Order: sequence, then C-alpha cells, then structure tokens
Amino acid sequence: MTADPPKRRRRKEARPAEILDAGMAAFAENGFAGTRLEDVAARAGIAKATIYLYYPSKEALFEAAMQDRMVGAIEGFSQMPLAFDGPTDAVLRRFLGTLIDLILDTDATVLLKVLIGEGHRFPRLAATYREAVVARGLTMLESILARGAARGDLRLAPGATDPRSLLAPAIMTALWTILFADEAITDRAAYLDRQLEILLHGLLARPEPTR
Amino acid sequence: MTADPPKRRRRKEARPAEILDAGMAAFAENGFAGTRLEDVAARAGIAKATIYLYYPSKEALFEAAMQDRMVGAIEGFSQMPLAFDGPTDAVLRRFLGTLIDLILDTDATVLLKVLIGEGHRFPRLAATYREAVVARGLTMLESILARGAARGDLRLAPGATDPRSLLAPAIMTALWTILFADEAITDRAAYLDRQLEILLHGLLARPEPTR
DNA sequence: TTGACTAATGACCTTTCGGTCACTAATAGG
DNA sequence: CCTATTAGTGACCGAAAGGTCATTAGTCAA
Repeated sequence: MTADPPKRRRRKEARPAEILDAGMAAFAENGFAGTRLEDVAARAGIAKATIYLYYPSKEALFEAAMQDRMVGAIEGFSQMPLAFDGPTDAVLRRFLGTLIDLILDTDATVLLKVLIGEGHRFPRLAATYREAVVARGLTMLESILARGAARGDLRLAPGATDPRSLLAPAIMTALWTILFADEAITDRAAYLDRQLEILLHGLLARPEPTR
Repeated sequence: MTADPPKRRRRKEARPAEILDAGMAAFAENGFAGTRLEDVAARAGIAKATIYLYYPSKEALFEAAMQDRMVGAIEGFSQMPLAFDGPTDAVLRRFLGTLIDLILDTDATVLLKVLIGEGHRFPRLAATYREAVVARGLTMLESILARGAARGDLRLAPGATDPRSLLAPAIMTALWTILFADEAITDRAAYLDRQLEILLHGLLARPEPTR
C-alpha cells in the first residue's frame, strides 16, 4: 500500500485565491445575500472555518472577490491591442470584438450581474467599478472616436457621439447571457457584425445632408 | 374626542395589492434573498403573519409580485400608440421614447434588476419575462422595421437588422439608472436623440455603396 | 344588540447561517 | 526523531428570519 496523501493539507499560499474563486462562483449563482459560506467552503474543498483564516467576514470575502476580478478586468483592458491602425470601422470592430470576448470569457459578466443586483449595498465597489472599469472603457472608445474624427472617417464631431452607444453591443451580449442563459447569443462575431453594420452605416436609406 | 379609527382594519380586497407593492419595493432594494418578510410587512403596515393569509410563502409572494408587474408592463405595451404614421425615423423616435419612459417610470426597471440578479432561481419567471415582455417589444420593433422597409425608408432588408440594436438605448438607460443611480442619465430625450442619431444615420462619413 | 364569521395579530417554534473556539495534525527546524 | 508552530477543522453558539397558531377584534346578518 502506498502512503495515503494526508487528508488535510496546509497550503497557505494557494488558499486565498482558491477561496476567491469558489466565492466568485457561488456569488455568481446566488448573489451576495443568497450565498452560504458553507457552500463557498464546499466548492473550495475546505471547512467553513478555514475561510475565516483568510477573510474576516462574508462581506470582506465578497469585496475581495469583486476587487480581484476588477483588477483582472483592468489588466485585460491594458493588454488590449494598442495599435489602432487603419480605418476607424476596422479599429472599432477589433476593439469591440476583443471587448466582448474579454467580458464573456472572464468573470466580468458575473461582476456586472452581481453589481446590478446588490451593488447599492456596496457603494464603494460600485464606484470603483464605474471609475476603474466602465469609465476606462468609455475613455478608450472616446479616443478611438477622436482619432477617427481626426482622420476624417466620421460624420460627427467627436464630442457629439456618446461612447455608450458603442458599448451597447458588448453590454447587450453580456445581458442576454445573464438573463437567458439557455438562449444566449452564440455567434458573437455575427451578432457584433450586425450591430456594427447599423452603428457604422445607420438605418436610413436617404443620406443626411452634411451639416 | 372623536372615535379613534380601529387599530386593526379588515380589508380583504385591498391587502393583496398592498402587499405586492410593499414586496416589490423591498425586493427592489434588497433582492429576493436579501429581503425580510418582516420588512415587507412593515412597509405594508401590517403584521408579518398577515402576509401568509394571502401568500403561502416568500417565494410565492415574490413570484406574484413579479408576475403582477409583468402584466403591468404588457398593458403598457398594448397602450402604446399604435398609429405608426409618418417616416420611419419619427416612428422609431416616438416608439423608443415612449418605451424608455415606460421602463423608467414603472417598476420595469426593478423587474429587470431583480431578474438579472436572481432570475435563474425562478426559471419560470425568466421565461415568462422573455416571452411576454422582451419578445413582445422586439416583435413591435420588427414590425416597425418591416413597415419602414416597405416604405423604402431603410437601407437594409428588414431581416438583416437585429431589433436588439434598437432596444439598446432603452436598456442602457435603465441599466445606468440601476448601476449608478447617482449619475443616472437625467435628460432621457437628449440621450435618446444622440443614440438615435447614430443608429439612424451611422457613424461613418463615407456613404456605403448601395448593395 | 348580539352572535357567527374570519381578517388580523403577537407570541412562538424551527431552521438556517454567519461567526467562534478548543482541539488536531501537517510541516519545518533542530 | 522530536517538538514547536500554525493551518485546518468539527462542533458549537446566538441571532435572524421563515413560517405557524391560538387568540383577538372588526364586520355583517339576523
């Protein structure tokens, strides 16, 4: 018989991140109020009391988890292609495509979901989210628009375009996934193309007279 | 001395709706899991046990409240101006303006918020919401687009336009209100105008060659 | 006026869950 | 090896919250 691996293992370094992951998964499913620490512990494969070795309360765990994912989201931003070469429509296509992938393939969706549901209980977190994530994304879009205007690619003056319009495809995709998981948007690229087709070229047939 | 009104009053007819209202307000603030029935009772000015005279459980109350507001939302839809006269851009402007007002001035925002946060616990509700509210709105948009295409107002064939693009301004406004209440979009009309300006006429300066 | 009916309630029971603690056992150093 | 250190735990505590029930008191018909 080989020696059994010990039932308990001491892994001081790895625990915090594991607990964060487990917590994130649990919060994603049941929200803050609906999550039991016992469930978080089970997911992490540890006892409930162990959580308290690393986080002093449920709230602290929640905030730590959220903060952690925000850092991840911000890193994701900073690693986005900074070389915005070529015509503005191509740049936008690339930027928004990457953004959608970023949002859907990381916990950014969860972040959005949980902050929508219980953000008002954690105003600090909501503020951080707005400033560090949303505002950052909007700023990047604004700079793309400014560059496009400078190149003469755009109809409108840069200030006249609300960058939230351009954020909509990403947000809507995420929202659809959250609300109707079973009928989520499967072909992101195709969906984005259709959205951008409208945003870039517009709906109406008659060209507006230049202003 | 005038006779004091009795401390207890029997109001079998009015109670259910009052409890629903109180519940809705509470759920809006704290979500399903975070809401205490005691709090709902306090808001309704009754004792907690009275709730159980009308609803057998917290879940039942929640579902009843949600269902009730969905009925309200659907009624709101059906009362929207059906006379879609004039050019398609005007029709869209009118439709979406009314929709945004409808969403923001009723509990539709709350519905959205709570269903985002805890809809997956109530798949029945989520399905009803999708079918009775969201699908209905999208269908109306689709018919506007079909009419616009028939009139020759639109660049694209009606099937080529995803109506969710057009839903985005309304959804984004609601979302902003939920997430950043303190920095909510105040001038809805102006915001909608800016969004529609892009959706209708597009971002790009160069007109696309007709296909 | 009075009695029957039942809406309404306060006091309660029970379970759940965040949080604590005395104890156990994995590990590193001697 | 042996021992000190401390990560990890099961068992427990107390408060909070969902849910129940015997009792109270509005209301209406006779």
